[in-house]
Amino acid sequence: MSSLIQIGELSERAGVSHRTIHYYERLGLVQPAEREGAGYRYYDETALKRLEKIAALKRLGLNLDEIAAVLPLYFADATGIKGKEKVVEILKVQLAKAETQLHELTAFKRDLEGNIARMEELIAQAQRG
Amino acid sequence: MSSLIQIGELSERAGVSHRTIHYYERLGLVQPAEREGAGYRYYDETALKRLEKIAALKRLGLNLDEIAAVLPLYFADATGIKGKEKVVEILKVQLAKAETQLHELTAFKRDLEGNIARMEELIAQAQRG
DNA sequence: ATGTAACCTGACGTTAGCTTTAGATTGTGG
DNA sequence: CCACAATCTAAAGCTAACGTCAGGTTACAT
Repeated sequence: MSSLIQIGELSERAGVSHRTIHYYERLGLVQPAEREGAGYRYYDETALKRLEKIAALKRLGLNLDEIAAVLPLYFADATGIKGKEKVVEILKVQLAKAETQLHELTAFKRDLEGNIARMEELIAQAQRG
Repeated sequence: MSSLIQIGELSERAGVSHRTIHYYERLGLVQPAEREGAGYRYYDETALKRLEKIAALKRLGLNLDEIAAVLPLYFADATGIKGKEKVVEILKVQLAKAETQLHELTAFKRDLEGNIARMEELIAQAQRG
C-alpha cells in the first residue's frame, strides 16, 4: 500500500510547517509523489525521510543549498548521478568541514563538562558554607 | 606591554569586519579595553581571543544569543558568576545538544566517506570502460 | 597644513529561511 | 447540501547577522 498522505499529515509527522514544505519544494528538496487536478499534494514515505534527513543536516550546520547538493546521494542510485567529479568535490569539502567540526565539537564538549563540574562544585560549596 | 590595537588590526587578525565587531559590541560580546576622547576603540589580546571563540562556537551552530550565554565562562572568574544554577542549566542543555551533534556528525562523516568512495569507484570505472 | 588612511555613527539594504496574511478553492461529515 | 476544515497561491512581513552608504572626525607622514 503506497498510502499517500497530504501535506497536513506530512508536516505534522516531520515537525515542520506546510509552508516550509512548500518552500523546500521550490528549492527542489522535496516533491509530492503526485498532484491531482485540484492541485492538492500527495506524498509518499520517502518525502518524510527526506524531511528528516534535511533536518538532521541542518542541525549539522549545512544550509539548504548544501543540503540540496548532498541529499540526492541518500535517495538516488549513485550510478545515475550526473557530474560525479563535481559531486565528489562538494563531498570532500563537506568532509573537511565535518572533520574540523568534530574536533571543535569534542573540545567544546570537554569545556562544557569542565565548566559544569566547576560550577556545581562552587554551588555545593556555597550551600555548605 | 599591554600593547593595545585598533579595530582595523583586530578585525584583520580575527578575520571579521569592523562592522561585525561593532555589532558584537552592541550585543555585549566584545568590548574595547579603552576608548579615548575621540571615540577610537583600543583592544587588548582578550578581545582577539573572544572573537576567535565566538567564531568557533558559531561554527558549532550556536547563535549569538547562545554564545553570549556561555562566553563569559571562558573569560570570567567562575566564582564571580551570578546565577550559577541557571548557568549550569544552560550548559547542560548545550552539552546535550553537543552530544547529539557529535553522533549525527560522526554518522554524517561515515556517509560522506562511503559516498566519496562509491563515487570515485564509479568515476574510475567510467574511465576504464 | 594638507592629503589620505583609519576611524566614527546612523540609517538603510541584503540574504536565508521561513511565517503571516488574504482570499479563493476543494473535500467531507452530519 | 452545506458548514467547515484542509488545501491552494501570491505577496508581504519577519529575524538574525551582518554589509553598504553617506557624511563627518582624527591621526600621521610629507
